[in-house]
Amino acid sequence: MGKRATNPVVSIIDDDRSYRRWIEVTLQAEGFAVESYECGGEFLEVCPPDRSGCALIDLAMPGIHGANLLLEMRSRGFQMPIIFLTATADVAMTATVMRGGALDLIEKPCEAALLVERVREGFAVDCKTAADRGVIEKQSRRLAQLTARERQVMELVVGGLANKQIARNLSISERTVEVHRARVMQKMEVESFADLVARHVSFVSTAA
Amino acid sequence: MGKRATNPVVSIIDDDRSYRRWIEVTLQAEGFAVESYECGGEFLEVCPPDRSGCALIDLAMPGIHGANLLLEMRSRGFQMPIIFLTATADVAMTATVMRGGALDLIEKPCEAALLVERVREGFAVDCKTAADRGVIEKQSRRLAQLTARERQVMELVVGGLANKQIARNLSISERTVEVHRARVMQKMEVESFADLVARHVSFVSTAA
DNA sequence: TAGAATTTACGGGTTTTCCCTCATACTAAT
DNA sequence: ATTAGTATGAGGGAAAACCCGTAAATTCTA
Repeated sequence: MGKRATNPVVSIIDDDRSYRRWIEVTLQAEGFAVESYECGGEFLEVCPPDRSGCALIDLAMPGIHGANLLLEMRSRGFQMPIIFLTATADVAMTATVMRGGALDLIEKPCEAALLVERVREGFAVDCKTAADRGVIEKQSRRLAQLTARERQVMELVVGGLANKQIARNLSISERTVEVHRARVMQKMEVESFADLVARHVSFVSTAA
Repeated sequence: MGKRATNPVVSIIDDDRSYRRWIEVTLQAEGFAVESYECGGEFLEVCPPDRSGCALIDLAMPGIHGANLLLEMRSRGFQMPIIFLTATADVAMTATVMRGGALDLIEKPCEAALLVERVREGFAVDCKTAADRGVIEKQSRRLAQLTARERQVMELVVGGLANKQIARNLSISERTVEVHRARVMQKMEVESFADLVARHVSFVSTAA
């Protein structure tokens, strides 16, 4: 439970110092917080994967190529939206990174207005996914509090079985099921059976 | 009611007759059913929006431009994956159509193997969305059978309220709630309260 | 060995669901 | 006008499910 909600920031990854500077100035003028990196390696070392905001990445960089950086970021759990900014892209590369889940690819030089608009969109997307992740994580933490048996009982409870049936199913007494069930309700922080089922269903559907 | 599950087909929309022919041959050799259209207008007129499969669209066509065809298709409810095949795309156009939800954009001329692979992917994607839509539609049809009052009662039931509370909430007798509740269970084709909640939750989350 | 976790019995209480009969009222179709 | 369907209600009864406190045994683990 550290401060999970750090302020969103635009991570700029571009080896071209002067262009990077232009991006920083442009975005800061719009009130965005920015952080700059000269290459993908530096970014991966410094930036935590759960950073909120979005990334602005140059495609053609020494070291890790932008397209590979995207893949590496995803495999490391970075979920922030990624916007590519490049002067060297061709159609095939553009299609590739977009298929890889990039938010957009913008050609250099680009209008400040377009850049700002995309970053705004990136923040909006990140906001939604962050909210989703927050819900999932909270539920995960609750779930982690359950003992193995309690989890087992919960599965059957949300499956719609009555205490009596659960008892027979697990070959334990009805009273025991009641005890576990009560604990489950407590630990999952729900008031009603309906809430328990709803939480469970939305969790397994979004987390899967 | 009608036969909803027509066989998946690749809709080819390209004004270049000889290239179209090559696509047809290539895909038919792999066992795909194909249908060809000379322009977007013809396609929109002839093809029903719930057609399953995927679309192969040329970008630069007389009449409707490919990028606009994508937008028009989406606004008309076409949900099939769209693959662009073009010789005239630039980076900006590629990014635009990919942002618009295209599955991929491939440059002409292209390898037969790549084309087939993408079409296969398109079919796979369509399969999943079609399955989802099937579930949603079935639930919608069940929902449509409910009377206004029954729907109202159901909302409160899945909200976790007891019959007594629902009765007070709607200012009707408990007995009446019971009647409605029983009908809801029948019409929604669920056995248990848990199933009702689960169906409801997954419906509102996927249909929204 | 202390402490969770798991289990159970006993005994009791509350709540909910489910079903019954009987009855009224409105609408739509025949 | 009659019939069918829908919605609504009263009042009550029986079965089932659920909830809880107390006390205690067992097992496994830190």
